[in-house]
Amino acid sequence: MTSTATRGTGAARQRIIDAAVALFFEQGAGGTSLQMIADRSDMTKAAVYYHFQAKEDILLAVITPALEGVAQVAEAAAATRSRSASLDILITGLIDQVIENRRLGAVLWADPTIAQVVVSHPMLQDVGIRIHRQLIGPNPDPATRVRVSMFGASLKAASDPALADLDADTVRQQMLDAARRLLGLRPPRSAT
Amino acid sequence: MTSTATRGTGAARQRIIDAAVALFFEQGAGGTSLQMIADRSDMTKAAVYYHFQAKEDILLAVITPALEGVAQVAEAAAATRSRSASLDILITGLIDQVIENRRLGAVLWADPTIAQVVVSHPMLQDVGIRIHRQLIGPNPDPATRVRVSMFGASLKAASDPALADLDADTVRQQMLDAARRLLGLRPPRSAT
DNA sequence: GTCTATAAGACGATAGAC
DNA sequence: GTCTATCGTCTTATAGAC
Repeated sequence: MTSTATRGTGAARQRIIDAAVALFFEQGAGGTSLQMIADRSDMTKAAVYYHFQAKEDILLAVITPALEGVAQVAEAAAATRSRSASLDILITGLIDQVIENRRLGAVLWADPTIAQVVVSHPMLQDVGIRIHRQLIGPNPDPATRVRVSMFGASLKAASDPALADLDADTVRQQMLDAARRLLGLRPPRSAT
Repeated sequence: MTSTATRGTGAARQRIIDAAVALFFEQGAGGTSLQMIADRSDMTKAAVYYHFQAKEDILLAVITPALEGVAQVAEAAAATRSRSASLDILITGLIDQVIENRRLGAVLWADPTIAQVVVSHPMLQDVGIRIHRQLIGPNPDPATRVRVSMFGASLKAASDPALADLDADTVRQQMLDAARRLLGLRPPRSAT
Protein backbone atom coordinates (compact mmCIF):
# COMPACT_ATOMS: atom_id res chain seq x y z
CA MET A 1 0.00 0.00 0.00
CA THR A 2 2.71 2.46 0.98
CA SER A 3 5.05 3.38 -1.83
CA THR A 4 8.09 2.86 0.38
CA ALA A 5 7.56 -0.90 0.66
CA THR A 6 9.44 -2.94 -1.90
CA ARG A 7 8.76 -6.52 -0.77
CA GLY A 8 7.89 -8.51 2.33
CA THR A 9 4.59 -9.28 4.01
CA GLY A 10 5.28 -7.55 7.26
CA ALA A 11 6.67 -9.70 10.08
CA ALA A 12 10.40 -9.56 9.37
CA ARG A 13 9.97 -6.10 7.90
CA GLN A 14 8.64 -4.77 11.19
CA ARG A 15 11.49 -6.42 13.09
CA ILE A 16 13.92 -4.46 10.94
CA ILE A 17 12.08 -1.19 11.56
CA ASP A 18 11.99 -1.78 15.32
CA ALA A 19 15.70 -2.57 15.38
CA ALA A 20 16.43 0.53 13.31
CA VAL A 21 14.49 2.83 15.64
CA ALA A 22 16.33 1.46 18.67
CA LEU A 23 19.73 1.88 17.00
CA PHE A 24 18.97 5.35 15.64
CA PHE A 25 18.06 6.34 19.17
CA GLU A 26 21.26 4.92 20.67
CA GLN A 27 23.82 5.74 17.98
CA GLY A 28 22.12 8.25 15.74
CA ALA A 29 20.99 7.39 12.21
CA GLY A 30 24.36 8.38 10.78
CA GLY A 31 26.22 6.09 13.13
CA THR A 32 24.06 3.06 12.38
CA SER A 33 25.14 0.55 9.73
CA LEU A 34 23.11 -2.08 7.95
CA GLN A 35 25.20 -4.71 9.72
CA MET A 36 24.04 -3.41 13.11
CA ILE A 37 20.43 -3.42 11.96
CA ALA A 38 20.80 -6.96 10.61
CA ASP A 39 22.38 -8.20 13.85
CA ARG A 40 19.58 -6.72 16.00
CA SER A 41 16.94 -8.19 13.73
CA ASP A 42 18.62 -11.62 13.90
CA MET A 43 19.08 -11.64 10.14
CA THR A 44 21.89 -11.32 7.69
CA LYS A 45 22.59 -8.13 5.82
CA ALA A 46 21.33 -9.69 2.61
CA ALA A 47 18.02 -10.59 4.25
CA VAL A 48 17.59 -6.95 5.19
CA TYR A 49 18.21 -6.04 1.55
CA TYR A 50 15.37 -8.31 0.55
CA HIS A 51 12.95 -6.10 2.46
CA PHE A 52 14.54 -2.73 1.71
CA GLN A 53 16.36 -1.77 -1.44
CA ALA A 54 18.62 0.75 0.28
CA LYS A 55 19.48 2.20 3.66
CA GLU A 56 17.44 5.32 2.97
CA ASP A 57 14.33 3.19 2.47
CA ILE A 58 14.69 2.01 6.07
CA LEU A 59 14.96 5.62 7.20
CA LEU A 60 11.80 6.48 5.29
CA ALA A 61 9.93 3.49 6.71
CA VAL A 62 10.84 4.72 10.19
CA ILE A 63 9.91 8.33 9.55
CA THR A 64 6.77 8.04 7.44
CA PRO A 65 4.27 6.58 9.95
CA ALA A 66 5.42 9.02 12.60
CA LEU A 67 5.01 12.00 10.30
CA GLU A 68 1.58 10.72 9.30
CA GLY A 69 0.56 11.03 12.94
CA VAL A 70 1.87 14.58 12.98
CA ALA A 71 0.01 15.35 9.75
CA GLN A 72 -3.25 14.22 11.38
CA VAL A 73 -2.63 16.60 14.26
CA ALA A 74 -2.08 19.42 11.77
CA GLU A 75 -5.37 18.60 10.02
CA ALA A 76 -7.33 18.51 13.26
CA ALA A 77 -5.90 21.88 14.24
CA ALA A 78 -6.67 23.40 10.84
CA ALA A 79 -10.32 22.40 11.22
CA THR A 80 -10.70 24.65 14.25
CA ARG A 81 -11.58 28.31 13.94
CA SER A 82 -10.45 29.56 17.34
CA ARG A 83 -6.73 30.27 17.52
CA SER A 84 -6.34 29.21 21.15
CA ALA A 85 -8.31 25.98 20.63
CA SER A 86 -6.26 25.15 17.56
CA LEU A 87 -3.03 25.79 19.47
CA ASP A 88 -4.19 23.50 22.22
CA ILE A 89 -4.96 20.73 19.74
CA LEU A 90 -1.46 21.15 18.30
CA ILE A 91 0.47 20.91 21.54
CA THR A 92 -1.75 18.14 22.96
CA GLY A 93 -1.49 16.17 19.72
CA LEU A 94 2.26 16.55 19.38
CA ILE A 95 2.90 15.57 22.97
CA ASP A 96 0.61 12.55 22.52
CA GLN A 97 2.68 11.56 19.50
CA VAL A 98 6.02 11.63 21.31
CA ILE A 99 4.57 9.88 24.35
CA GLU A 100 3.08 7.14 22.18
CA ASN A 101 6.54 6.26 20.95
CA ARG A 102 9.04 7.82 23.30
CA ARG A 103 12.11 6.65 21.45
CA LEU A 104 10.90 7.65 18.01
CA GLY A 105 10.28 11.17 19.24
CA ALA A 106 13.95 11.73 20.01
CA VAL A 107 15.02 10.37 16.65
CA LEU A 108 12.51 12.35 14.68
CA TRP A 109 13.06 15.74 16.29
CA ALA A 110 16.80 15.74 16.85
CA ASP A 111 18.73 13.55 14.41
CA PRO A 112 20.57 15.52 11.68
CA THR A 113 20.60 12.54 9.29
CA ILE A 114 16.83 12.22 9.60
CA ALA A 115 16.46 15.95 9.06
CA GLN A 116 18.41 15.69 5.81
CA VAL A 117 16.21 12.88 4.53
CA VAL A 118 13.06 14.82 5.42
CA VAL A 119 14.34 17.88 3.59
CA SER A 120 15.09 15.82 0.48
CA HIS A 121 11.49 14.54 0.33
CA PRO A 122 9.16 17.51 -0.22
CA MET A 123 6.08 15.56 0.87
CA LEU A 124 7.64 14.90 4.27
CA GLN A 125 9.07 18.39 4.58
CA ASP A 126 5.66 19.93 3.94
CA VAL A 127 4.27 18.31 7.06
CA GLY A 128 7.00 19.90 9.15
CA ILE A 129 6.56 23.30 7.55
CA ARG A 130 2.77 23.25 7.91
CA ILE A 131 2.78 22.36 11.61
CA HIS A 132 5.48 24.93 12.27
CA ARG A 133 3.35 27.63 10.62
CA GLN A 134 0.31 26.60 12.62
CA LEU A 135 2.25 26.72 15.87
CA ILE A 136 3.60 30.19 15.15
CA GLY A 137 0.22 31.47 14.06
CA PRO A 138 -0.60 34.79 12.43
CA ASN A 139 1.70 36.82 14.67
CA PRO A 140 5.32 35.80 14.05
CA ASP A 141 7.10 38.12 16.46
CA PRO A 142 10.50 37.03 17.82
CA ALA A 143 9.06 36.04 21.21
CA THR A 144 6.57 33.64 19.65
CA ARG A 145 9.12 32.18 17.28
CA VAL A 146 11.63 31.48 20.05
CA ARG A 147 8.94 29.90 22.23
CA VAL A 148 7.76 27.65 19.41
CA SER A 149 11.34 26.54 18.71
CA MET A 150 11.83 25.77 22.38
CA PHE A 151 8.57 23.84 22.51
CA GLY A 152 9.58 21.75 19.48
CA ALA A 153 12.97 20.96 20.97
CA SER A 154 11.43 20.23 24.38
CA LEU A 155 9.46 17.31 22.90
CA LYS A 156 12.70 15.36 23.07
CA ALA A 157 12.21 15.21 26.85
CA ALA A 158 9.70 12.39 26.33
CA SER A 159 12.60 10.08 25.54
CA ASP A 160 14.99 11.37 28.21
CA PRO A 161 16.48 8.30 29.95
CA ALA A 162 16.34 10.27 33.19
CA LEU A 163 12.54 10.11 33.00
CA ALA A 164 12.35 6.44 31.98
CA ASP A 165 11.04 5.41 35.41
CA LEU A 166 8.00 7.71 35.15
CA ASP A 167 4.86 6.22 33.61
CA ALA A 168 3.73 7.58 30.27
CA ASP A 169 0.62 9.29 31.59
CA THR A 170 2.51 11.29 34.21
CA VAL A 171 5.06 12.48 31.67
CA ARG A 172 2.28 13.32 29.25
CA GLN A 173 0.36 15.39 31.78
CA GLN A 174 3.42 17.23 33.08
CA MET A 175 4.71 17.96 29.61
CA LEU A 176 1.36 19.33 28.58
CA ASP A 177 1.23 21.52 31.66
CA ALA A 178 4.76 22.82 31.18
CA ALA A 179 4.25 23.39 27.44
CA ARG A 180 1.18 25.52 28.12
CA ARG A 181 3.16 27.67 30.51
CA LEU A 182 6.08 27.88 28.11
CA LEU A 183 3.81 29.11 25.33
CA GLY A 184 1.78 31.33 27.61
CA LEU A 185 -1.55 29.48 27.32
CA ARG A 186 -4.36 29.03 29.79
CA PRO A 187 -5.55 25.44 30.33
CA PRO A 188 -8.58 25.00 28.01
CA ARG A 189 -11.14 23.96 30.63
CA SER A 190 -10.31 21.97 33.78
CA ALA A 191 -7.25 23.25 35.67
CA THR A 192 -4.32 21.12 36.93
CA MET B 1 48.30 22.13 28.89
CA THR B 2 45.18 20.15 28.11
CA SER B 3 45.68 16.39 28.17
CA THR B 4 43.68 15.94 24.95
CA ALA B 5 46.28 17.70 22.82
CA THR B 6 48.77 15.44 21.18
CA ARG B 7 50.72 17.75 18.86
CA GLY B 8 50.33 20.99 16.99
CA THR B 9 50.67 24.57 18.09
CA GLY B 10 47.16 25.74 17.39
CA ALA B 11 46.40 27.21 13.97
CA ALA B 12 45.67 24.12 11.91
CA ARG B 13 44.37 22.36 14.99
CA GLN B 14 41.68 24.97 15.46
CA ARG B 15 40.70 24.76 11.80
CA ILE B 16 40.07 21.04 12.30
CA ILE B 17 37.96 21.67 15.39
CA ASP B 18 35.89 24.33 13.63
CA ALA B 19 35.30 22.06 10.65
CA ALA B 20 34.32 19.22 12.99
CA VAL B 21 31.77 21.33 14.88
CA ALA B 22 30.16 22.45 11.62
CA LEU B 23 29.98 18.88 10.30
CA PHE B 24 28.73 17.40 13.58
CA PHE B 25 25.98 19.99 13.48
CA GLU B 26 25.01 19.20 9.89
CA GLN B 27 25.49 15.43 9.75
CA GLY B 28 25.76 14.33 13.36
CA ALA B 29 29.02 13.13 14.89
CA GLY B 30 28.29 9.54 13.88
CA GLY B 31 27.70 10.53 10.28
CA THR B 32 30.93 12.53 9.99
CA SER B 33 34.07 10.86 8.62
CA LEU B 34 37.68 11.93 8.94
CA GLN B 35 37.70 12.47 5.19
CA MET B 36 34.91 15.06 5.49
CA ILE B 37 36.75 16.82 8.32
CA ALA B 38 39.96 16.84 6.29
CA ASP B 39 38.19 18.21 3.19
CA ARG B 40 36.60 21.06 5.17
CA SER B 41 39.91 21.90 6.82
CA ASP B 42 41.65 21.93 3.42
CA MET B 43 44.01 19.19 4.55
CA THR B 44 44.56 15.55 3.86
CA LYS B 45 43.39 12.84 6.24
CA ALA B 46 46.99 12.19 7.26
CA ALA B 47 47.50 15.84 8.16
CA VAL B 48 44.50 15.61 10.49
CA TYR B 49 46.11 12.56 12.08
CA TYR B 50 49.19 14.62 12.83
CA HIS B 51 47.13 16.79 15.14
CA PHE B 52 44.83 14.14 16.57
CA GLN B 53 45.75 10.54 17.23
CA ALA B 54 42.20 9.26 16.75
CA LYS B 55 38.73 10.37 15.80
CA GLU B 56 37.61 10.32 19.42
CA ASP B 57 40.31 12.87 20.26
CA ILE B 58 38.62 15.31 17.88
CA LEU B 59 35.30 14.66 19.61
CA LEU B 60 36.91 15.36 22.97
CA ALA B 61 38.57 18.54 21.73
CA VAL B 62 35.13 19.75 20.60
CA ILE B 63 33.33 18.79 23.79
CA THR B 64 35.84 19.71 26.49
CA PRO B 65 35.90 23.53 26.24
CA ALA B 66 32.12 23.64 26.05
CA LEU B 67 31.73 21.45 29.11
CA GLU B 68 34.24 23.62 30.95
CA GLY B 69 31.91 26.56 30.45
CA VAL B 70 29.05 24.50 31.84
CA ALA B 71 31.20 23.47 34.81
CA GLN B 72 31.83 27.14 35.62
CA VAL B 73 28.09 27.77 35.64
CA ALA B 74 27.64 24.86 38.04
CA GLU B 75 30.31 26.26 40.35
CA ALA B 76 28.79 29.73 40.37
CA ALA B 77 25.40 28.26 41.22
CA ALA B 78 26.82 26.09 43.99
CA ALA B 79 28.33 29.18 45.65
CA THR B 80 24.85 30.63 46.19
CA ARG B 81 22.81 29.81 49.25
CA SER B 82 19.35 30.81 48.02
CA ARG B 83 17.68 28.14 45.93
CA SER B 84 15.89 30.56 43.60
CA ALA B 85 19.03 32.67 43.03
CA SER B 86 21.05 29.54 42.27
CA LEU B 87 18.40 28.34 39.82
CA ASP B 88 18.48 31.66 38.07
CA ILE B 89 22.27 31.53 37.75
CA LEU B 90 21.93 28.06 36.24
CA ILE B 91 19.39 28.89 33.55
CA THR B 92 21.00 32.24 32.73
CA GLY B 93 24.42 30.64 32.52
CA LEU B 94 23.32 27.69 30.40
CA ILE B 95 21.43 29.89 27.96
CA ASP B 96 24.46 32.18 27.72
CA GLN B 97 26.56 29.14 26.86
CA VAL B 98 24.35 27.96 24.00
CA ILE B 99 23.98 31.50 22.66
CA GLU B 100 27.73 32.01 22.74
CA ASN B 101 28.16 29.13 20.34
CA ARG B 102 24.79 28.42 18.78
CA ARG B 103 25.95 25.47 16.72
CA LEU B 104 27.89 23.77 19.47
CA GLY B 105 24.83 23.83 21.70
CA ALA B 106 22.88 21.58 19.35
CA VAL B 107 25.73 19.14 19.04
CA LEU B 108 26.42 18.97 22.73
CA TRP B 109 22.84 18.49 23.95
CA ALA B 110 21.40 16.25 21.29
CA ASP B 111 23.96 14.06 19.52
CA PRO B 112 23.90 10.38 20.61
CA THR B 113 27.53 9.82 19.57
CA ILE B 114 28.62 12.74 21.75
CA ALA B 115 26.52 11.40 24.60
CA GLN B 116 28.31 8.06 24.37
CA VAL B 117 31.73 9.70 24.51
CA VAL B 118 30.71 11.80 27.50
CA VAL B 119 29.46 8.72 29.33
CA SER B 120 32.74 6.91 28.70
CA HIS B 121 34.75 9.74 30.30
CA PRO B 122 33.75 10.03 33.98
CA MET B 123 35.24 13.50 34.32
CA LEU B 124 32.98 14.82 31.58
CA GLN B 125 29.97 12.86 32.76
CA ASP B 126 30.31 14.30 36.25
CA VAL B 127 29.74 17.82 34.92
CA GLY B 128 26.46 16.74 33.35
CA ILE B 129 25.31 14.89 36.45
CA ARG B 130 26.20 17.77 38.76
CA ILE B 131 24.33 20.42 36.77
CA HIS B 132 21.33 18.13 36.40
CA ARG B 133 21.18 17.64 40.16
CA GLN B 134 21.44 21.37 40.75
CA LEU B 135 18.63 22.07 38.31
CA ILE B 136 16.32 19.52 39.91
CA GLY B 137 17.16 20.70 43.40
CA PRO B 138 16.18 19.12 46.70
CA ASN B 139 12.62 18.30 45.63
CA PRO B 140 12.73 15.77 42.79
CA ASP B 141 9.01 15.32 42.18
CA PRO B 142 7.87 14.22 38.69
CA ALA B 143 6.70 17.71 37.74
CA THR B 144 10.12 19.24 38.44
CA ARG B 145 11.97 16.43 36.71
CA VAL B 146 9.87 16.72 33.54
CA ARG B 147 10.28 20.50 33.47
CA VAL B 148 14.05 20.25 33.88
CA SER B 149 14.25 17.70 31.06
CA MET B 150 12.21 19.96 28.83
CA PHE B 151 14.39 22.93 29.70
CA GLY B 152 17.55 21.00 28.85
CA ALA B 153 16.13 19.87 25.52
CA SER B 154 14.82 23.36 24.77
CA LEU B 155 18.38 24.75 24.76
CA LYS B 156 18.69 23.24 21.29
CA ALA B 157 16.42 26.07 20.08
CA ALA B 158 19.43 28.40 20.13
CA SER B 159 20.73 26.63 17.03
CA ASP B 160 17.39 26.27 15.25
CA PRO B 161 17.93 27.40 11.63
CA ALA B 162 14.45 28.92 11.75
CA LEU B 163 15.79 31.48 14.24
CA ALA B 164 19.04 32.18 12.40
CA ASP B 165 17.84 35.62 11.30
CA LEU B 166 17.32 36.81 14.89
CA ASP B 167 20.26 38.46 16.61
CA ALA B 168 21.87 36.65 19.50
CA ASP B 169 20.70 39.06 22.16
CA THR B 170 17.04 38.80 21.19
CA VAL B 171 17.17 35.01 21.24
CA ARG B 172 18.99 35.08 24.57
CA GLN B 173 16.44 37.36 26.20
CA GLN B 174 13.42 35.49 24.85
CA MET B 175 14.85 32.11 25.78
CA LEU B 176 15.56 33.32 29.30
CA ASP B 177 12.04 34.66 29.61
CA ALA B 178 10.44 31.47 28.28
CA ALA B 179 12.68 29.24 30.40
CA ARG B 180 11.65 31.09 33.55
CA ARG B 181 7.99 30.55 32.72
CA LEU B 182 8.60 26.91 31.82
CA LEU B 183 10.26 26.27 35.18
CA GLY B 184 7.79 28.41 37.09
CA LEU B 185 10.21 31.13 38.21
CA ARG B 186 9.68 34.81 38.84
CA PRO B 187 12.14 37.18 37.15
CA PRO B 188 14.82 37.93 39.78
CA ARG B 189 14.56 41.72 39.82
CA SER B 190 13.62 43.83 36.79
CA ALA B 191 10.65 42.49 34.79
CA THR B 192 10.49 42.06 30.98
C1' DG C 1 12.02 -15.68 2.02
C1' DT C 2 16.59 -16.30 3.56
C1' DC C 3 21.08 -17.67 2.63
C1' DT C 4 26.52 -17.48 0.98
C1' DA C 5 29.69 -15.11 -1.66
C1' DT C 6 31.51 -11.23 -3.46
C1' DA C 7 32.14 -6.75 -5.71
C1' DA C 8 33.79 -1.86 -5.33
C1' DG C 9 34.76 1.46 -2.49
C1' DA C 10 35.04 4.28 2.13
C1' DC C 11 36.47 3.73 6.72
C1' DG C 12 39.99 4.64 10.63
C1' DA C 13 44.68 4.45 11.22
C1' DT C 14 49.94 3.87 10.18
C1' DA C 15 54.60 4.32 7.86
C1' DG C 16 57.79 6.85 5.91
C1' DA C 17 59.24 10.48 2.33
C1' DC C 18 59.95 15.41 2.08
C1' DG D 1 54.07 20.08 9.61
C1' DT D 2 52.17 18.16 5.65
C1' DC D 3 52.42 14.91 2.13
C1' DT D 4 51.71 10.09 -0.63
C1' DA D 5 50.95 5.47 -0.23
C1' DT D 6 49.27 1.81 2.05
C1' DC D 7 47.36 -1.52 5.74
C1' DG D 8 43.29 -4.27 7.02
C1' DT D 9 38.57 -3.70 8.15
C1' DC D 10 34.01 -2.34 7.40
C1' DT D 11 30.67 -0.17 4.31
C1' DT D 12 26.56 -0.34 0.95
C1' DA D 13 24.83 -3.10 -2.43
C1' DT D 14 24.34 -7.13 -5.88
C1' DA D 15 24.15 -12.00 -7.83
C1' DG D 16 22.76 -16.28 -7.52
C1' DA D 17 22.12 -20.82 -4.77
C1' DC D 18 18.57 -23.05 -1.90
